[in-house]
Amino acid sequence: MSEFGESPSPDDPSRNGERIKPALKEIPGLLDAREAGGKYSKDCTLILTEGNSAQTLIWTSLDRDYYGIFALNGKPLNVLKATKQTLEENEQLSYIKEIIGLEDGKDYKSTDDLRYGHILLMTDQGLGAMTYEEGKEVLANKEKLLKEFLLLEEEDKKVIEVASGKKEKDRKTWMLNNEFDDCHLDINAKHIKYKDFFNSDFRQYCLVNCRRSIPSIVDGLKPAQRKIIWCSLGIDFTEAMTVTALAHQVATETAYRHKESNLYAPIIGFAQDYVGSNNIKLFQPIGVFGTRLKGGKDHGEPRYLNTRLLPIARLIFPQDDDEILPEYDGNEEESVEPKWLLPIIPMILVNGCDGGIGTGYSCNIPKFDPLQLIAMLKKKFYNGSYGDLEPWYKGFKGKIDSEIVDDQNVWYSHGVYDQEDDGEYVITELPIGEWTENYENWLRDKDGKLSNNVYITELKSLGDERKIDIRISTISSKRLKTSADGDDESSIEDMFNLKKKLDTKHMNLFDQSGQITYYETADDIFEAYYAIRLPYYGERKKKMLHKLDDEISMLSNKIKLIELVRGNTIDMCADRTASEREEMLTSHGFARLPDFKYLESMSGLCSFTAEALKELETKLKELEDKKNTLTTMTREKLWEEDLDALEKYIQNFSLVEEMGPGAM
DNA sequence: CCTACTGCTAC
DNA sequence: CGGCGTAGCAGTAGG
DNA sequence: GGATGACGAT
DNA sequence: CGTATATCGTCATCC
Repeated sequence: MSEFGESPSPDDPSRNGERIKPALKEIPGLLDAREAGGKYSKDCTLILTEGNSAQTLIWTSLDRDYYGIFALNGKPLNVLKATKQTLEENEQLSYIKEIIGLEDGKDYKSTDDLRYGHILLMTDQGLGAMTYEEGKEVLANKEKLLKEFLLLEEEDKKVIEVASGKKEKDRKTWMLNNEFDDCHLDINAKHIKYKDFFNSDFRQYCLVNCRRSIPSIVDGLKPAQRKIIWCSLGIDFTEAMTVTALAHQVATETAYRHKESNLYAPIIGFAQDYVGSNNIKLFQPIGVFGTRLKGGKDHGEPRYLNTRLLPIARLIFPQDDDEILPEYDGNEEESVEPKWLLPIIPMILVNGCDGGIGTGYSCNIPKFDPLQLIAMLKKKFYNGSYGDLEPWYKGFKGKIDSEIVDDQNVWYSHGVYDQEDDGEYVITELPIGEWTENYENWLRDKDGKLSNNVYITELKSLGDERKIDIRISTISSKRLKTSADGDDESSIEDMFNLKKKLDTKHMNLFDQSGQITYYETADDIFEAYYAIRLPYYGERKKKMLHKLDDEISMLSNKIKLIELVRGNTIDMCADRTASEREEMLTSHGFARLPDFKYLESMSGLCSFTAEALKELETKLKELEDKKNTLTTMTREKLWEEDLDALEKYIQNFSLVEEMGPGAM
């Protein structure tokens, strides 16, 4: 504490004026201004900081007679959407109310009766990362940085309602209205109108929030997920590593600007394989990665979990495409992930997306069978017809079907139940997204009463973390229909809550041009993906042909040189100046690639054996064959080869992969 | 003199 | 943002 | 009918 | 070894 020198202790009473309200020691984390609640309340400013480190920092350099500091923890409540109860229960807000002495139900005309006359929000994200010296420097200039928000006008209120109130529909159009794209706050302006702030910075924030929460149609990934995959594609995973270590590496190598612990969950998510998680898991789970008991929330601590990218990832994201991946916009200096990866199947349909919650838009997409997707792609290559996509979940034992509700196609997943001879019900599968523990708790919470006339007499849970096995004995006040009555299947299903809708009404994705786009059906997504992906096979082909051409050219020039040297047509060993030698090589028609270094650096030019030359000629022939084959190949054919490899892998090696690459 | 406790560090 | 328990170590207060 | 919780990146 | 707060959109479920 000595470095804070003469600063009097916060509760030093010596300078207190007459108090309106006593000092508030009981509020944790509050550093109260000495004059707050006293004669000079009006001149007091309460500074609200983001997090405690910022608080500690500015505490050292403020006049604490007139400045109080209170650290806000976490994100603030949106009071436009909160219910009365939520509002009242919000700790932060009640503390702030108490600190400034605001009383419920009182009509204030001025700030005279308050403990503080001003509130200052200190929102610079970097404050916590500064040294004390830097912090003092910033605070010394705080008047320059200070912005004052003007009083609310009608127009302001409207914009605020649209931007953060309960008007999601309006918010969608407001967000995508590019009239506002050029809106910027004047850095030097002292005063800010709320509407200007919302139309510029806040609208940008909304777009950013969508960008991080809504996947791309191209690779089905959100930025944090893409960073994880991209970075991992470059890691040699002969040894598995802990989730914490991987998160750290991803964060540093792809310039992830947030807490790296935020990466734990998506890494763990990639490695989960319980029913309802991944149709294709991309990472190997070594340790407790979570089960369907708790929908994966029962995973262990990231520092105890080990993982590695699975080989299937390279079949989905082939190495051959690495060079044609588009660069991330506007990041020349820093190493970051590409704009998107190019999976050979529409990964957004394989592993789906749930809980992609942005601002204005959200994204939910069910999962589909990779083998069906592969089959559809192949049919499409040859203009064959293919059926519609049907949701599919790996390992799911129940049925998935659709009904027409209000003219719209709605998909449902159904659990599985059976009735034994003695009348006992046996549940062996739950609908997609229903977790075992939740479900069993729900049953228990029924407190014996299942429906108006059915009562549970016994409830046994015999399953484990993979298997569902719930046995329920019942009695009913009415005679329940027997199977002879042609019993009403759906009512038993309803009674046990074994039917759940798959959300297909919010399939919003970023398209190739970066626009949030709504897709009505999974088949629309499939078609859109196809249209984007196919041209990239053309790109790949072009790139590969170029590389082959280069290799062929280099090799044939080398061979020619050897032949000329051996035939004594030219003498590479003779005493010549650099320009004389260059002239000689040029006159014999050698290609510059881009200069002659590749020829000059050839070792043993004069002592080449016939065998060695033969070897080079064979290699040249191979390259030329390869080129000829590639030249005749269509984009579809190239793609098909990738698909064949993946298909074979899924069919034959999935089991091996379950055991990890070590088992291969 | 022995015990119990404190403050610190590390896991 | 926080906690628990365990342990080792040195110093110290108290019976 | 209104409140609440779940989803996941932050 | 863990805990808490919150946003954001949408739906199902609860009281």
